[in-house]
Amino acid sequence: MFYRCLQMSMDDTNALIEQRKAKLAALRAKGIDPFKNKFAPTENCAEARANYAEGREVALAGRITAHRDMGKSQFIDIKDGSGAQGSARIQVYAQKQALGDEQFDIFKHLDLGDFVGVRGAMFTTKTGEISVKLTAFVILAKTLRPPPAKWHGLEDTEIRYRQRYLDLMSNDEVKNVFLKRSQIIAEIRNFLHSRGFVEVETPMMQAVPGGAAAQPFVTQHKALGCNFYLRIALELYLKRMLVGGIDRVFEIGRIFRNEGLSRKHNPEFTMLEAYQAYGDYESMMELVQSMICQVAEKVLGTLVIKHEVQITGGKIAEEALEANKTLAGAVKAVAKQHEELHLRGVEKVIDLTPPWRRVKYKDLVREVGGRDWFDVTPQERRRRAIEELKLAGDIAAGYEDFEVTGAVFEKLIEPTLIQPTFVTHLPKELVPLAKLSPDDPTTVEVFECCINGQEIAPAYTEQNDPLEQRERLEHQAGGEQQKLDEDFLVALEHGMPPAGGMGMGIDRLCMMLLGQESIRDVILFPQLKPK
RNA sequence: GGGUUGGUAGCUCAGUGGUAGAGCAGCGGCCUUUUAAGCCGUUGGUCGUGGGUUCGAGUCCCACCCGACCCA
Repeated sequence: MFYRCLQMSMDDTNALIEQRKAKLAALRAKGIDPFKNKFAPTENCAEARANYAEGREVALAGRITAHRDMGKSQFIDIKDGSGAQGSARIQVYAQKQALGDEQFDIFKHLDLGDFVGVRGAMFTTKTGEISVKLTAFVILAKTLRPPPAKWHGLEDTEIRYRQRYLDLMSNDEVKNVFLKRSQIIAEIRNFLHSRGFVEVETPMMQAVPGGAAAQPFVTQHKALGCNFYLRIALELYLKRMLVGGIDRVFEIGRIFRNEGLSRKHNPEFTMLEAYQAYGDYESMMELVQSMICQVAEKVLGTLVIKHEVQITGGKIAEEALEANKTLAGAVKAVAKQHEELHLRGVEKVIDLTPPWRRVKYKDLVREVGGRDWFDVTPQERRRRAIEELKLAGDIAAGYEDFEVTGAVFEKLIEPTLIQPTFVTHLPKELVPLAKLSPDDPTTVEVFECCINGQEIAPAYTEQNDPLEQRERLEHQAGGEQQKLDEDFLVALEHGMPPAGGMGMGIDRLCMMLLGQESIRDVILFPQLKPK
């Protein structure tokens, strides 16, 4: 038999690859093209299973995922991307008698990973497995490299991220996360379209990156001879749409922030922003809640989401617990909740059933920092945060008063907001693009929707007073005049209707909905250091 | 950037200063309804990279590369 040639010397770097190349050459030597242009299946594997009928002739195509050699009978499993779960397999049964010696010999030497097209009649084996009794087959694509392990799947995280195709090929649950992600985004579009929102596309390369406080990436334009920044937010261009008369507008797109990488941060990530003329932060609250609930129901079929918590948390829980010695019982509750959630193996359940809790930022801070937190001097607040709340490492010397309070919120409160919570009325210093609250002019009409201990969606009653806006942006820019988006301010001077606006980190939403604890597990190709 | 931890066969992993291993995959053989098929035989290694200690290093030390987790 021609496969004897495989026993030639295998002194190359990788014998497995050389063996497969030799098989490929052997096939070609027999006049077989192992890379077909086309094969027309009668149906996919899921359809074949669903429409099973004894003796029905089918033509199916897929990748070989298993091979069981019984001598004069051979079994392979082929798998394709069909069905609700995004993959379906079916067993193919080959008999020497039916195929003839030569075809049978070729079939026997197919490799795991090869793509084949098969024809035959459906039947059920003794053990009840739906199968195809092979009458003919063609090799559609030969693989030169062995696929990852049969039942362990691929576990090496680095290979999983760098060669995601291997991860998708061998881990169905990973594939499912990305199929679901696609459905989530599609459903968000559905929801917004049904409410009359128009999807637009605005520049990714901007001369002045605005709309958020973040470090941008820089790139060069040769012909224009100038630098552009990759956008850090969608906001300022979408508001120009409001000025132009698109009253309900949204964009879903990549934004880029030149910051560190972590379990929760990827330098490029996907953001949704939506603006609604004649709305305010309260209409955005309704929008966010309805949208997330509709997406969860359509994509997951439930409003209750379970997370298997794999990580052990440390510092925050410990320190909050320690702080409890000197602070009120409220802190104890916060710390305890946090500690419990971070025990290894604990299941975390997120219940999205509306209405979601609404609570003012200051009230939350008082729970942790003390009832009189906002009545004491800034010096006392700083002292408490550092000494009693043990936030020394999180509060830089130059922090302004509102940043000290911000650290308390970010480090001690936000991580405990597992159930959906609208945190409203943030200090005005934190949000320069929102309108002041008439009730408490030290705060603005905004909310941060926190779920799963992360900020998922901020929203504001948008600032539309051009003079007020200019002043706040100038203050934020801290004298760096060239960083002001003049054209945006001019647009506001042409008049922007009162509006509610919201943003939502799609990656974090996917983490929350799909039970993933790392952003790298909801981004197909997370940023890694080049090798 | 710091701490912890990992990198050994294609994959999943063991190896705790003394001859580099197992299971699966691969290759050869037996077996015509198997399914983590089974049985027999067998190939396969720059132990992340580079130094050092030692008679001897996958193992100990140093530096570096690439991940993971925590922190900044």
